[in-house]
Amino acid sequence: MPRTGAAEPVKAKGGRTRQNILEVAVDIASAEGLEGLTIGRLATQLAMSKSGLFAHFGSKEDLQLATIDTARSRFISDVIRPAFEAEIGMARLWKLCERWLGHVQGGVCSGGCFFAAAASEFDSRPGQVRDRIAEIMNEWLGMLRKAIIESQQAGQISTDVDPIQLAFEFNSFELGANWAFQLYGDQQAFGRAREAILERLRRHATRSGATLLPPADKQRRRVRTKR
Amino acid sequence: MPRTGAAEPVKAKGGRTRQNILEVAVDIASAEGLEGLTIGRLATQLAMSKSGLFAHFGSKEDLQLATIDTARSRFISDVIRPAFEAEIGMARLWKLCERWLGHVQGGVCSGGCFFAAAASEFDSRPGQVRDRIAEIMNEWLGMLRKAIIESQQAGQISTDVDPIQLAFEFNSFELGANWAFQLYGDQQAFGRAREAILERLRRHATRSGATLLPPADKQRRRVRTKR
DNA sequence: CTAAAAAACGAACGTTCGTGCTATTACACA
DNA sequence: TGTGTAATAGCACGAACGTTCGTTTTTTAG
Repeated sequence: MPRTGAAEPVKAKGGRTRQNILEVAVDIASAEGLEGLTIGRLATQLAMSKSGLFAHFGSKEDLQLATIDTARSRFISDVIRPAFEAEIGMARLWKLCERWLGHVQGGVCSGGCFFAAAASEFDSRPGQVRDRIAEIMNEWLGMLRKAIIESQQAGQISTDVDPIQLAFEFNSFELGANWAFQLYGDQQAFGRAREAILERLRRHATRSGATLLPPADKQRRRVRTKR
Repeated sequence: MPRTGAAEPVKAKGGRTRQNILEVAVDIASAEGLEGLTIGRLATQLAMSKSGLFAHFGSKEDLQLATIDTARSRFISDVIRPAFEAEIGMARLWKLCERWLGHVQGGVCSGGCFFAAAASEFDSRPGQVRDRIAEIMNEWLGMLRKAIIESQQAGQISTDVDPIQLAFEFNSFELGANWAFQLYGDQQAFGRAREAILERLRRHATRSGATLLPPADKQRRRVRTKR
């Protein structure tokens, strides 16, 4: 009878298996959605039995929550951490946006931005899952806002700018690029988002802030303007 | 007890029923997604039998496609048609964006923008449903682009502007507002999107174009929209 | 008023879902 | 090496899914 009541499977082999499961779960969920992430499907893909897999999680909701947090870790190490290697202020702000776009474009998750997909799947479905997703996306928005404010404090962005408004716009461009890429495979959308963000940053940058942005390459999708 | 209503020899009764079903289907689907739109659930809500309802559609996919087209009709009469009452050019362009935001904010569909939700649900699920959604969203994007180009031809927007880029940005703001509203109930997001769009229109407007835009009220933080 | 046609029904099918049991295997430590 | 426990498998369940089928009710037409 393996009926030890208060057990916390921490270190042993099960921990590794659990992590394996979750890595695959993130991929499936980002493509098929968190509800389409089926225990049977996950088990098949991992060559495990449903019940053997299920034992690692008390319920489907637990599996979903664990999957979300795994996706969050991936996002942190793929976007946040590299951006934080850049210096505080404009450089970091720009790198945050750039890494986000690269994160989606690079196809780390086959279904585009995990959280954008999960958010729209659960936005009208109350519960822990929805709350966690909202929390994480709020972390991200907050990080954008903070980076904007820090850029202002460093004298690199005009203080006339409302950080909340600017963060909203940047986040929108990122959602828009993700949307166009997912629905149409439109790679150019990332370029458009990048351009939109950069244009915005340049417009509000102080002289010292502007030097931290990549040089403006004028040859964008120009429609044959004779010069 | 089906009442025959007025002496209007419109359609066979089945046609009316079908339309009834689809109206409810749009509501459910916009909240629960097109896959969450379950035949049993739909039947329950309509006090019909599953099989009786199902007979109106050959398959679930047919039901989904019909639901999509019903949502499209709703969108056309709620957004497109009113915008086309405005004069061609800047006025119409602005009204298109404004009506879109109002359409979502007004909660015509309880789940926010039907197509934004459907797109992210089906974007990695090939088939007729996905194709139809992509087609409709492309109609919308094309309409935005066309309105921008017409504004340029009317001399109301600078011809330096790339219509594709601007349409991408406007669409992104709309997606961003929808996202914030759905996930956080953030009503202010619509104001932010409105402001972002207007700011761009003003920046690129010619003198004659600027007169067609609403006056800039500087107190943007104010909400106080008692209707 | 009646008979054909259309619409709606009820029950059942085969799947798949999440989730419990119980039995079996693999591994850590003696 | 033996043993206890953690990890996994096998099996079964009830519910919900889309779908089919034969029947009954309602609407329409002559």
